[in-house]
Amino acid sequence: MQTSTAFVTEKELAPARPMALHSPSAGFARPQPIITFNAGAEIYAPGDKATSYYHVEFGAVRIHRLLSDGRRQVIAFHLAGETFGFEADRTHSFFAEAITQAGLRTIARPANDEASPEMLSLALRGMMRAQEHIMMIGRQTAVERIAGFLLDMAERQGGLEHFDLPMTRLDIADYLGLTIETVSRVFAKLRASGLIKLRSIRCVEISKHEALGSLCA
Amino acid sequence: MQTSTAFVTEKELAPARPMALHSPSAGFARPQPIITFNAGAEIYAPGDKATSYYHVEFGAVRIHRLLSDGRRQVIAFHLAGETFGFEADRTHSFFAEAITQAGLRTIARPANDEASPEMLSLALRGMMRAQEHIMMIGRQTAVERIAGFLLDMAERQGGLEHFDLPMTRLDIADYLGLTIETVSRVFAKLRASGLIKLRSIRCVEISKHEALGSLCA
DNA sequence: CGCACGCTTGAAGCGCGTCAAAAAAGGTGG
DNA sequence: CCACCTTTTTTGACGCGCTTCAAGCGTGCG
Repeated sequence: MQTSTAFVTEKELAPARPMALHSPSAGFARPQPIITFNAGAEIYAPGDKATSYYHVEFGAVRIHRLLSDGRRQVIAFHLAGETFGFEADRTHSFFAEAITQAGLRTIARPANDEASPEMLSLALRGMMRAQEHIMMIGRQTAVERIAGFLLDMAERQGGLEHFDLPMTRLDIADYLGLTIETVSRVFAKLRASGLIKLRSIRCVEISKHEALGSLCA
Repeated sequence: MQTSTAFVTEKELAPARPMALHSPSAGFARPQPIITFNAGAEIYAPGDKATSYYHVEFGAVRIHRLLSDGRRQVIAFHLAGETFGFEADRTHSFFAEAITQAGLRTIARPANDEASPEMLSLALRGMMRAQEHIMMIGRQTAVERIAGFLLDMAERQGGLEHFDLPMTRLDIADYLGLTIETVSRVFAKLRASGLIKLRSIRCVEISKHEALGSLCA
């Protein structure tokens, strides 16, 4: 798909903006059409006007930011059913990119930020997620971070015993504040201890949910 | 004061809850009285009902969380003029404690989370802060984190050339995902390079603002 | 088929943590 | 104001977890 290595600029990663327009499923309230993005396509970049929120209909999205020397931090992943794009200012300060092919529905952002309870709730939940993330990155070991990450992903995909990781090891590493090698090694270790199985390279099965949970401290 | 070491439980850290009640400065809109907390006093704890927000009138507050084995992560500091206590749920999931003696004014949280634009804005700003924090902890070195922290503190205290740190080195360490020793060593290094001066142990003067900024990557 | 990209694995190094001890800085009571 | 104790901070020596550097392996696609 695409590399996302530190030295590649974001524009190179983005084949094209919107890829296809599906007609809205129904109605007239304000059912925006679904916009489909290819894997690796940029949804917005720092500096872009933050005029709307996005609801993920299918696929997955990553939010990230770069330091001047190319170090990357993934702030969040957003899966189907989730909403993202909240900004305190009128302009974005992060990159949003489709990880896999993804379908998004935009939600217009009120001009004066007249607040609906749902918006507030979503913003608060986003803040809470970010705070859990801080805890994880600031004080947990590599194994703990990855155990927590896998359980989180499993839960967000419906709590099935197996699920697909839409993102690469590099994405995971940049999300957890680790390197790709460490992520790979920890996966290997968890597999060796029988806590998880890797049905394929992107398909994880959690064999011992309890044991994995107890690793999260 | 109090130790905040990993093995001390939070209740031991909290001498007393409210310390004194000042009468409201005036009016009837809904000017709640200022509640004063002693240094180290607990404002709320995980599990407490989240029935209000708090506006810091004076002093400083830390928000933190503990892992089961005592590792601590400070999520945020709140200085005079700032508002905290936002929660996605109806119950708190963090500790809030006064760092120095602190005066707080509570703001009632609407029962159904009827959202005002100010609330949304505060929540969004909180989310943004948390996301910057993730970036810092996830991808920056000890020196970069502390440089960034000092500049942030300077800015939040009015941008003067010198300012007081209300928190201990341990608080800073737990905020930045470091140890107290590393914080101390980096302070020493920055002082030795002439970027900062330590007027006293808690009073920092930024001698070379530019140079410090260039360390933040 | 073969290249490219993602992933794994190994070996070596370094930044930060850990452990230990001493030096400052605050209180507190006499 | 001083002696004494506690807490905070600093400093040093050493170790470990993760990163860095460097090959190799697998897999999908042109």
